[in-house]
Amino acid sequence: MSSDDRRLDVLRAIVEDYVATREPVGSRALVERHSLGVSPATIRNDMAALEEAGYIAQPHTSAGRVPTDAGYRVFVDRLSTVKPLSGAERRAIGSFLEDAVDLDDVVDRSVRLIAQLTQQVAVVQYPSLRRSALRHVELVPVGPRHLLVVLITDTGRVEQRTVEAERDLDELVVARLRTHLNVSVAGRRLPQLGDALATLVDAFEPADVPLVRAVVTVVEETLALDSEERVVLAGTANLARGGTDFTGTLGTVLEALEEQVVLLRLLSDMAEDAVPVTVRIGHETQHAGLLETSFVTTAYGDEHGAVARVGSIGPTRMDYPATMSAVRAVARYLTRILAGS
Amino acid sequence: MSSDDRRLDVLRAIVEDYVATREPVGSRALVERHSLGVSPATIRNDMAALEEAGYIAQPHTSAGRVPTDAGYRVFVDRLSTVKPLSGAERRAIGSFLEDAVDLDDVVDRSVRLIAQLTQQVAVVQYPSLRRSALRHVELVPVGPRHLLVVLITDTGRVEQRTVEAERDLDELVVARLRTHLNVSVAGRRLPQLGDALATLVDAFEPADVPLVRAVVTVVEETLALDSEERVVLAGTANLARGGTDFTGTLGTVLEALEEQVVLLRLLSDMAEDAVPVTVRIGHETQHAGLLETSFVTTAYGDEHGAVARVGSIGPTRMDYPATMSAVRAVARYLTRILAGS
DNA sequence: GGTAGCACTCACCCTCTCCGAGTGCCAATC
DNA sequence: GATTGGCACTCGGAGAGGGTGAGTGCTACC
Repeated sequence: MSSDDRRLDVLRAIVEDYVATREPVGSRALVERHSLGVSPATIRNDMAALEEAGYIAQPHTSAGRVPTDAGYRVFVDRLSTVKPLSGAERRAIGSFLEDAVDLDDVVDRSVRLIAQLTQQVAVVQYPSLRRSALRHVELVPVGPRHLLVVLITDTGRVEQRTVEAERDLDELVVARLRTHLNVSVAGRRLPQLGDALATLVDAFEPADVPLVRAVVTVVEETLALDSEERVVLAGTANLARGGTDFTGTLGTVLEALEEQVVLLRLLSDMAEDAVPVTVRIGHETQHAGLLETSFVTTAYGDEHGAVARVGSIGPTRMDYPATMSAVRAVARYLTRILAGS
Repeated sequence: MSSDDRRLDVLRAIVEDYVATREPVGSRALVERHSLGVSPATIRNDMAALEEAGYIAQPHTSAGRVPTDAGYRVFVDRLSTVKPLSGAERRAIGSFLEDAVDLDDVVDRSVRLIAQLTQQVAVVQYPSLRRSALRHVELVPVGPRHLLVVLITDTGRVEQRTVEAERDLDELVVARLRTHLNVSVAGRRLPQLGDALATLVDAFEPADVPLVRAVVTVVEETLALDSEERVVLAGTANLARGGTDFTGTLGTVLEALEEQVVLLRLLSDMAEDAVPVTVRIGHETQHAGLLETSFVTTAYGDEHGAVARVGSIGPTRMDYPATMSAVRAVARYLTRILAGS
């Protein structure tokens, strides 16, 4: 074994011990807990090298070492081995998710499940409208001049908007519009929709054009709006439990989590990475409130491929292998269930 | 002024000072900050009486007094004066809420607004299905044997469920069922729906009855399910900010808040009280996790009357007058907007 | 390169003391 | 009878001081 290899072993040991104990780990404890076959003094030399390389740091002189974000990064990328779930756990996940009655329920159960499994904050992103296809458009008059537009996607998601008409609604026009819309949109995705919607106006009397145009605009806007992507959280209480993490920054973390925008940006950012499970560690989240947290996500989808992401947020000092495998397991079942229904 | 009156004055002063400073208040500080016209010694006698009556307590000997839950109760019921919002605040509330595009957005904006105004956790309950009327039922086939049932209420709320058929769906039967359902349900509330739905089965071929019955059941279940009531939260980060509140119980509070069931029970419980603004103080919440918090709620509704509740949760040591008026103001605008659209 | 020894550092814990805000009670006063 | 001034007492909290031990870096040695 080369000394480089041993250094990485030492790094792994430090991460594992620190995650387990939450306390800076010293050279003596390291040789005692792991059979490294060398003396503490040697470990100290290795530690000095690791510190030089920026993988570990000392909270203060004469304290043990703590992994840095860079150290966790190396651990995640090169040193960790997956921690598969037990068969019983897998079955429990499957059956719990299969009992869901609709999309909302599936999402709700998934997010609770991840929070439970990881004992951290769970995040589930609703299936993205842009990647799913429209199945049906429903128009419902609510009051003489207001029209409720309901969009239903093939993932079972429902979006709604209200349109205000310039004059009283004509039931016949609404019915024609409904029919036309459904012919135009059925099964199409956003990029293909533009032209179909544009020509739709031609089929109506000039007097009705404002209404038609308004409805079309609403449909387009709804489909285009990133902000309509939603994430659901669970397990925020897990942040406060266990105590010692997050000295005084818990408030900042909660603030960041309440900002859907922050989470959505992070999620879409992570979607770029071409890896099965994406991890953002500490400062890599690019958000001041999440400096002391890490974010583990993976994609789930339906038969057409990736649709959205699920993940878990916890302290940078988290059990990465366990979190990664829990997140991935739930995503798999989620994909299976969405494809099946 | 009778001595009883002064004692209540003292109680009010204690509550106000404690809320402002977060520190036990002593007799000397009291006479200095409030012009009570008597000496500290007199106040001490009054304090002894108030303590005897259970309205205040000492954290430890030789410390000042702190209001008990009972003390806050008296303060809220008899001693506090409403703190009206400024005209600018009112206008800000109104215009912020009026920009909402749909029901979800209205609810979302309301909850953020309350969190912002009270600097506490805000709670908004979605309009209750049981009290709102059905406006429309939409059936959408998703796959050969799956039918998506979408319910739309007159408050603009949308509920969805999937039904699995025993055999492939017949588009004509679905269309007839859609028509019949909409004739049966239009504008009716749950109690009146039962019979209409029951007789609906007679209008179909025996072979189609299972499907019809399944859909009817789903409609009934959806409307009947209490658990389908939903609450939305915002401002949980406010719990952690400011620091000194919640010694170590923050985790428990967050846990309680994550339990929709807990909040819904509390909300429905509070709906029983025949007062404009309901307050639950500390142990009155009947929940161990909320022992150190108070919950201020009020009803909002549409033109038909009360529909659901909005509120704010904060430490028992909160500014009750301010919280109550903020909650009430938002509820009023909410009512106006729901009635108007 | 690995190891043993050694001096040094420094957070943490424990104890002790001091301080002062605040109380309760009592006797004097209005 | 209510109010007040005076006074002894209590006790949490802040601060100082000292001991302890885990942990390090360095150097000489194998």
